[in-house]
Amino acid sequence: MTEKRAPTRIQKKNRATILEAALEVFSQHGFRGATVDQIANAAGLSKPNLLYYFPSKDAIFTALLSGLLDTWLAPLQAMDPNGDPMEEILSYMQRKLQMSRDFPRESRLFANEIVQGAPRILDILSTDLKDLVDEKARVLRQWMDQGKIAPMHPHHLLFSIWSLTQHYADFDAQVQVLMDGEDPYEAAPEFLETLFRRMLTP
Amino acid sequence: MTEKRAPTRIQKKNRATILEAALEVFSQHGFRGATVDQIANAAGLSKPNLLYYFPSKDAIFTALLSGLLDTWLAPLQAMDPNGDPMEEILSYMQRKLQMSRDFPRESRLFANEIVQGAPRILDILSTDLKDLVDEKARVLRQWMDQGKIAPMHPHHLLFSIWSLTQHYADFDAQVQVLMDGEDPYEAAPEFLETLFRRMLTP
DNA sequence: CCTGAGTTTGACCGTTTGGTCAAATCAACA
DNA sequence: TGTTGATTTGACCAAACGGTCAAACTCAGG
Repeated sequence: MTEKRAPTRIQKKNRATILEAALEVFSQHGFRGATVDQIANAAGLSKPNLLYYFPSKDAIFTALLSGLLDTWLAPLQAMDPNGDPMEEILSYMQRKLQMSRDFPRESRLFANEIVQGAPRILDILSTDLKDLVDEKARVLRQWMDQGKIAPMHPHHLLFSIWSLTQHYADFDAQVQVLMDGEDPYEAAPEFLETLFRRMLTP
Repeated sequence: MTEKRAPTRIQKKNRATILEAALEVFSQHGFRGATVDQIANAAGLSKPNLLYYFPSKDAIFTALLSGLLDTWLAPLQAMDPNGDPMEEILSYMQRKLQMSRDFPRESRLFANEIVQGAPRILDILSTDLKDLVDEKARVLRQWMDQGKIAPMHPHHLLFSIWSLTQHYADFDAQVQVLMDGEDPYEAAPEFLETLFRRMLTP
């Protein structure tokens, strides 16, 4: 029997602080580009102290990812097969857009990893995400067969939602420069609403 | 006067080999994640030999980027203000899609850098790219004012073209997993053609 | 106040990294 | 063929890296 001690008050606080710092650093520099010292500094801890709470850099990254996965997949999970097709898709898209606005670091964390071939999360993608996507792709196909939305490749439809919304978080540096600092999220909701409404109308 | 010697046959060949290897490695791991040794190996050279042709890792990266910039911006450059608006935008989009298919490493190279805040290319983005984008945004706005295409935010229109096309290259790892290895470029051209035609029709 | 578990740290280790250098080798041309 | 500049390399260096460890410190419960 492996002994599991209940986490103390300090453990709870420090683990949370470390994961917050890790999100900040990993999302900005990627796994390889981030250093344990950077994370420790961002968390206000010494390196050995940080490694007292997580055994390795890998462990921090893994803990961070698995803690984020549910939150990250929640919007797609929430797409209701029994709801109104057009409204379900549009509100899924708007939720994704809001996540780009409110959680850009989480978006960049995944972006960084996937652009580099997803070496550390390929198994998660090909199990959890794949199952969810296949399930929702079937729902989309049904809606198309019923003539509720225009027929198209379901996977490409999902990709288009992801790319259009996450672009504002993942490529924020470029967006900021090209828009003279104007807030992209001012026009984006209406722009994407119109785009998808036109795209999905049968 | 700084003496500039004409590059020898060997210099030409090795510089090209190194830049090709650098593209392979940088696009896969990002600047920080790539090592000089990796690039040297990929180029079939020893590390000191590689550093005989480029003074530093930074110099390789810079040379690679500046050599790629023109190619990368060419499709947008080619969008003709005097052409038919709908066809110009659609063929620009298709060219971008083909570049994702044919030059995914170049796409990921830029993606990696921008996701991490574009620390090494922010000046290029805010000068060369910004000027080009502003110019083409004016063209798009004219077309909208003339009623040739539906009115919308020009910058967001450009972002949508970029994100939708580059997604297939930048997030290829994810796309491959979710499509069971089915070639995404089979359906993508028609999918995006339809999408943008609906989106742009006045 | 005492005690023991929980927490923190400075010093340290082996490896990897970007980069240097003198010496060796090669290639071209007179 | 000899000579000179171009090319290549093994050995090396300092800094940065992920991680370890024993010792010191802190804190809650008795």
